[in-house]
Amino acid sequence: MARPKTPRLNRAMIVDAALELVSSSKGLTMPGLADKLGVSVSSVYHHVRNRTELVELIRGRIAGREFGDLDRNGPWRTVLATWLREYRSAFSPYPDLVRLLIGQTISAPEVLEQYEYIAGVIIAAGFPREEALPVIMVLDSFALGSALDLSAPDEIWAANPTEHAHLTTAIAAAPAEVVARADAAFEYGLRCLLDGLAFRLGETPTATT
Amino acid sequence: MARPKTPRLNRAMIVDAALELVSSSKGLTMPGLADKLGVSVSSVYHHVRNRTELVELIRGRIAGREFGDLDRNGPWRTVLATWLREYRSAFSPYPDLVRLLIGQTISAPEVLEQYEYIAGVIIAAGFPREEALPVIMVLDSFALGSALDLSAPDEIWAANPTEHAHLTTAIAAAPAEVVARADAAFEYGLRCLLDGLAFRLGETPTATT
DNA sequence: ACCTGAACACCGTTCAAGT
DNA sequence: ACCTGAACACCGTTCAAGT
Repeated sequence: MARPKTPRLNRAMIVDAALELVSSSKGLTMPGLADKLGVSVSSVYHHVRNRTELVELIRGRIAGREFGDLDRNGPWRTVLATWLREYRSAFSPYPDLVRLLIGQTISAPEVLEQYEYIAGVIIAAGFPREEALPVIMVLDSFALGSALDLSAPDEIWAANPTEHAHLTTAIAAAPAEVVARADAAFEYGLRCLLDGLAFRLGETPTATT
Repeated sequence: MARPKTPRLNRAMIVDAALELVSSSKGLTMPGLADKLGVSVSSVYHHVRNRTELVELIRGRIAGREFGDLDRNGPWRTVLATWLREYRSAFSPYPDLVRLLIGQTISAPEVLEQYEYIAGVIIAAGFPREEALPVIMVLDSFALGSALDLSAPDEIWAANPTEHAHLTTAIAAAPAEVVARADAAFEYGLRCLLDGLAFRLGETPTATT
């Protein structure tokens, strides 16, 4: 074989295949990826410097999608709520992706654009300059933590009804299925967080998200 | 050598050594751990079923510490704030520990006890049963996400002053050092979250944390 | 430039062998 | 029970060799 006249691999294809592997039973491995693409491992390395770079490409792909649908007008609460929802839901088809991305420093340029936009929204909303970064970081922490819940097992805590009475009550009163439970918690936290932020701005936290 | 009359290894020693390795340059590996303990790899496996179990033991150790200092009296805001602060600060000596723990399902019993206690506080505070789990999950997501910030690089975003004007402004107005920056964001988010929760309870969110 | 096969260092885990 | 040395399967990465 060796060098075919028309390349049989490109970065887009590689990222596609990698994304499919991330949440598969075997996870993302270079041999597994090569296999799925029908090439040899070393061939993949001709298009991607290393595994780290591959993960950054995946991050860019995900971030790009998310950013596309963002509505730039409207009140800050709505914009931030939309962004956070899309941020998180971008991960739902790939439950294990969050953990993969968390393990690694951000360098994808698409992500920078997003934060730039969000920073603008926050400043325009009236938050003082020193609070802008904290606000971003808090939203980020919350979205990331919430996205992690998507890949949690159905039974997060093996609570014992007699030893853990309160916890058992709490669990029984919430949806049993992971995604439904995570969704509910996310929406609940979103409202709390936005209410808290509105309160800091001196606004009445009654507005709808 | 073979079986010495007095064992030269036990679980506590192993967890100690493992904790030291987690945030070291080489990270936590079984060969590295054996090396640090001065024994062979297979020897470690005699005390710990596998790497997964080892990580669970580490989780238990950390959770145990944290829970010890919890003040059980006082208003719910204070109790939750204290818990969240200790939760997060338990990770600060081991910046990379969060990522290690996140990769794995919780099974350490010490952690269950904690959530049981927190569930009790939340219910006693007056939150309806259906909101108890969401509240716990939201606090959890936030604390976890915030703990992740502790291991972030000094320069999280390589923001370009001309292309990312708002982001640059935000970054310039915040502490430059990782830990100081993460601390500020955490305290800010903590207040927002508790304010938002107080608002849901019908309380005036003016109380000090 | 773009692909292959073979190789290397490293990791998690197991197992027969010793006391 | 508790330790060792050797082995296995697997992973990320490199490199000379081919067109």
